Amino acid sequence: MNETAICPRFEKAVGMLSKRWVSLIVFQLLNGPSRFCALEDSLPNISGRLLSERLKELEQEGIVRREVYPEMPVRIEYSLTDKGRALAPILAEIGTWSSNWL
Amino acid sequence: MNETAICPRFEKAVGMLSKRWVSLIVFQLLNGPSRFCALEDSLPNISGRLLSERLKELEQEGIVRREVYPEMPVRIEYSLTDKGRALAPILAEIGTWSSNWL
DNA sequence: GTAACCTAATTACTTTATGTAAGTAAGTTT
DNA sequence: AAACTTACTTACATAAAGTAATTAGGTTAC
Repeated sequence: MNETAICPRFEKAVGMLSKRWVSLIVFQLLNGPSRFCALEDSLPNISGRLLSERLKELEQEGIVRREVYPEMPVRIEYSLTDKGRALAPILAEIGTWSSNWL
Repeated sequence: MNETAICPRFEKAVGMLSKRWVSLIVFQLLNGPSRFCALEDSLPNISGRLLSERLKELEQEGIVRREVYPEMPVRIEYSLTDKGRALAPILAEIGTWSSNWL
């Protein structure tokens, strides 16, 4: 096709990170495991509908882990896998850029 | 509100980079200035409509520069500003992550 | 014990974003 | 002058995201 074609893995990564809320959800989970409603509160304008959808997608990608603690009442915690924590340098670079240029 | 509120500049940066095509357009322009149709060809599934829209938005953000060369025929080139080139480390980290984890 | 409350969703509906395809304007080549 | 090229724009269809109400477990307050 053309000489400057983009690597499909890079393209996939960009596709994932370009989905709305994904970066911010990962950013919050870098602080440690979190419950659904805590994430909802820390991302002020996300709807429960999308938070639920995104967490499910991120779980399928192996970036987020969902754990159910059968306490009374039940507690469900979301946390990052190794693959998810490995996204930290990307978010750190976004932080650097934003403080230098925005 | 809550202790884990997100920095608004960081949030803005994430918002920009989360818009579809933005990262890939910047990635292509890191190779050097490019014309509209060359960008269109290097991003196989983008429509002219959105490429035009995104370039206009990126120009307004000061990330992309549009230059008209009044040759015969006229040539219009898009390139990155310093602010745009400063995004390179973010894209490099995405590349690293994607080759390690995808 | 029942009314109100909490968490983690799901469903129905509206609005916005994106995709597709055709059209336009200025100019070039055949 | 008919066909082609570049850099768009416009009109319309489809997909994604936002909003709000509802549900299913269970808890606490009275």
